[in-house]
Amino acid sequence: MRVTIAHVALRAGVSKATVSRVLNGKGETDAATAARVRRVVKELGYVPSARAVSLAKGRTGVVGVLAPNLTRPWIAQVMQGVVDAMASSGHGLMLFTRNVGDDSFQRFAGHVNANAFDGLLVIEPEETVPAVAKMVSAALPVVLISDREAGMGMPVVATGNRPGGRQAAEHLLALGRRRPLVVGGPDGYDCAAERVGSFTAAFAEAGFPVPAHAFFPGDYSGESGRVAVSSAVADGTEFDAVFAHNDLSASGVLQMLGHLGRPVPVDVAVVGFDDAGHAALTAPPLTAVHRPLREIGAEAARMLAVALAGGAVPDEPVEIANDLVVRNSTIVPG
Amino acid sequence: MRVTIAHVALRAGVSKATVSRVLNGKGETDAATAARVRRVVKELGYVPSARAVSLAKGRTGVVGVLAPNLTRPWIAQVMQGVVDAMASSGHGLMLFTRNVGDDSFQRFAGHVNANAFDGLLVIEPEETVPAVAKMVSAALPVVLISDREAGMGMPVVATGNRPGGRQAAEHLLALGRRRPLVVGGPDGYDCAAERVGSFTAAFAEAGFPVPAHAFFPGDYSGESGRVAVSSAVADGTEFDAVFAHNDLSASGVLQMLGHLGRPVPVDVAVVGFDDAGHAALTAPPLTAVHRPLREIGAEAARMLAVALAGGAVPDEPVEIANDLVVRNSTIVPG
DNA sequence: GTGAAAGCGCTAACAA
DNA sequence: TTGTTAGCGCTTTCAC
Repeated sequence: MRVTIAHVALRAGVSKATVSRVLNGKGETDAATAARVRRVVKELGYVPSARAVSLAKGRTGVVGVLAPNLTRPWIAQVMQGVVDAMASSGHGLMLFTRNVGDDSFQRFAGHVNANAFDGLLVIEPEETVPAVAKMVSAALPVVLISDREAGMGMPVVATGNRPGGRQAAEHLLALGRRRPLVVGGPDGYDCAAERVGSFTAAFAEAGFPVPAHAFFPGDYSGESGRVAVSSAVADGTEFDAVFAHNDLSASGVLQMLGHLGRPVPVDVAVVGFDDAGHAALTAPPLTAVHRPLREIGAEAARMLAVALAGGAVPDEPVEIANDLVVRNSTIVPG
Repeated sequence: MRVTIAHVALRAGVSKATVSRVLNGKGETDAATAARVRRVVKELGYVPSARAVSLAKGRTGVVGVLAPNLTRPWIAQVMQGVVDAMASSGHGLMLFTRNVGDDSFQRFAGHVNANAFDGLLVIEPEETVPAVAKMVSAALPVVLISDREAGMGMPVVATGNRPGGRQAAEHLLALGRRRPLVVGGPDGYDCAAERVGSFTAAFAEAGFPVPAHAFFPGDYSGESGRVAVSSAVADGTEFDAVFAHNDLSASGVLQMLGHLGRPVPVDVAVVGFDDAGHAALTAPPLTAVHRPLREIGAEAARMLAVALAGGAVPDEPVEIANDLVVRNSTIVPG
């Protein structure tokens, strides 16, 4: 049978209460008694039952994390930051994704309602924000990782899409580019809309608004980058730059530009987004906006840990600066 | 205050035991009583406390998952499969990674010792296999996802590295290639060693052993692919193919071959491994071994669910067939 | 400083 | 079919 606190108490010749006190460092305990208890704990290999502790304390030491999925590379990066920070603050982490529709969210909500968590961390909640807000209370802190404005009063760490789009625009503007093509994301996906929106806003502010026909919706894929370039060329649209909302579509852009014999970066400068591993491996290597994703995840987790400890968290969205990694798709090598 | 089973019992005019019976479908209950209880449950919005249930039942409904990290794409894919399958079998999933050294494993072990899990799922346990084996018992089922032989009697789902290396070799052999360069992984990383090992074994069996000087250690990076090719050329090593142990290093190989003016696939055929998203976006598109990673994760999770339900799981490592995706880095287009 | 006792919220024997 | 009674293993008053 499993070793319980009763065994330890018996063997140490004290009450269960004393063992508990020693282990939790609460109340005064005689040094000798404490030492004896600790020795017995070690001898017996006693580890308090997480189940019993959480029932008695009313806290589980576990936070629920809801992510869109794990396969988008940026989310995996963020999650790694979350996992590391949660681990080092001593919390467990129950992971849920909502990639199989409404079911997944219901499952998450079920655990929340069953009081399985001390806190919640939701990555890119988007349309589920109201539902999340509803299940949260003072006793159940939550932190969001999101670029959407409407956090409904919940603490949020931004994901750098908006400033990133602007950085890309400023880079191209500084290089003298005036007529960018824009490869966007699928309708309804905020992250892409934010990147693209801030990009076009920056160009407009500089006096070079991006015309509607220079905008191509995409779907995160390389194919959408290829299609955008070939459509623009077929349409006779003139361009001296391309901003693609992610690395994959930027790769497609480079591929098609190469195929059509448009030299990069001399003729066309290309900027991608994410800088996720293979950006350096395109031909030519891709200039891309790089977001400190792990740090974003870690920061959110740390904020949640603070909230769990009863501390205060920022009212305003927390932004973590990202950087533009300049490679040869915008600057001639040498 | 939170609604408890006592509130429901009081309001429905029955005992707590009856409420429990109705909710868990155990024992016989009068249809009318059951209906009344259910109505009250709904009215009050009662959800049983996960903490109390797990203490009383002796089971948590949660499995512990230990992964190397989330940032390697293949692991993220596997994890997604695990998450989906676990969710649909109604289990929670506590995630741990061991990317910050021994600490992380200790943290995981701590939760295991605290009886926080009903079962364990360990991805690429490698050197931690003995430690994992030690904490497992009949009451704590475990499933490994690993290509290593030594599962120490624990059920295991293979990750397709060995058959994948062989598939790559057979493809190149069928194309008449006889002198492949091999870009391996870092020493001590089994997955790379397994891919490369089965590749070279297949070539040797076909009568074309790969000489030692055609083998280049790598580190998963594109740079290692570039270095391998330029070293081989500098050494005067002749080759008509390259097998890279992952897509990233294969991209580097393509890059350097292009840089050196060696046409692909006419002069050199290149095969990568993983087929993780950007393989189709290299120039030329990369032929790569594709492993059904989500399915691998899902299968392991299903096996664990079976074990949790008291069922039997296979003794032998479960292998899930992977496929070779042929693109233009080995076959001339058209 | 330490022990006894009363929970935390639920499930499971055992009676009735 | 249903209620009563013990737990599950720990924490936490409240006395002493």
